[in-house]
Amino acid sequence: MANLYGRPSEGAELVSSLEWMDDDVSSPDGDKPIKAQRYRPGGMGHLGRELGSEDMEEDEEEEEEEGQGDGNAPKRRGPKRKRMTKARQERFKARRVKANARERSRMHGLNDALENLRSIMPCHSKTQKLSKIETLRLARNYICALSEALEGDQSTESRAFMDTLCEGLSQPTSNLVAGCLQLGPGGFVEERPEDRNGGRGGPTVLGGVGMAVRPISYSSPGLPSPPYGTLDSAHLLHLRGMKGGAYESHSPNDCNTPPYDGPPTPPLSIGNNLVPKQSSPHYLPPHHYPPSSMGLYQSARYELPLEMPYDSYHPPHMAPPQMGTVYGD
DNA sequence: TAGGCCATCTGGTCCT
DNA sequence: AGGACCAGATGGCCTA
Repeated sequence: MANLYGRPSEGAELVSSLEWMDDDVSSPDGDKPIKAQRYRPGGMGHLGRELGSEDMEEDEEEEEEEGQGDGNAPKRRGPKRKRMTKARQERFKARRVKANARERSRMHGLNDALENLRSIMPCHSKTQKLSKIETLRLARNYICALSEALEGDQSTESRAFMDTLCEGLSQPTSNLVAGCLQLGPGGFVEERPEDRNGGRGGPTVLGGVGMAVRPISYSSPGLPSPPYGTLDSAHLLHLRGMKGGAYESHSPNDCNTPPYDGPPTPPLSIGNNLVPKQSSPHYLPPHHYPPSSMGLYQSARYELPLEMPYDSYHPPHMAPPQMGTVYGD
């Protein structure tokens, strides 16, 4: 029997229980397709064992594990298992299925919240998403950077702000952030004198991860519409009016870059065109970071069926997040 | 092929 | 008893 990938399944019993589960599970919100309906043997190895296959149903009762004498086997906690009558098996099945559905829905809720978080990050791309861990890291950095900006310690256009933002992030994510913060043909904003230490003087080591950073090079002439994620300038810090904010004022003489208002960001391709070489002080060519540091992943695999097609995607600045909105519920 | 990331299932624990 | 939360296990997909 073929699974949903068209591959031979590993066992008839397993598949029979899977099919049974798939039929049994409905989407919590009723409209989203359930990813569980892919064949996912992962973690289900015990399904046949625990929930009982058709074969098992023929056994009147499942033998309780009597012998705890095996010193190698991990001791089972909790109450002693009772004998599984058919009725108990059925109840167990039903409970397990419900619990699985709840767990799935819980995780979907968690992912939705994460997606909301992604959408208010300073760089946001629907097609090249930050991984979960990188999203959390960047969010943390974002909060720190904003806090410092609010306290007046650093300008949102400063190198220090960028450094705070990129602290502890993988190189690809740093690239993305750096790319996002470089808007328009004028490049990022001019460095302030107080920010110059460590800027042009040579590589900077970001705290925590020891990332070597290239000498600063803010201007990026001829930078096409960003191949990286979308910077939502309204997000950029929700700082339009903030003291020192990058977009606080636009006098003809200042070097502040107006908010990027270009077309939606095209899909990212980490391997090919993430960030123009040397366009960012945080840029490192891909071969400079270990494979383990990939902080981005293509969302096409899992997310695409659940998300808007790229064409219909509107960058965040076209629909700014509602401050104070409670997401997830 | 290894490693990263992911979704899902599962059993344990805690709480109501 | 049942739900929420959590962590471990498992295996799929993707990229380098």
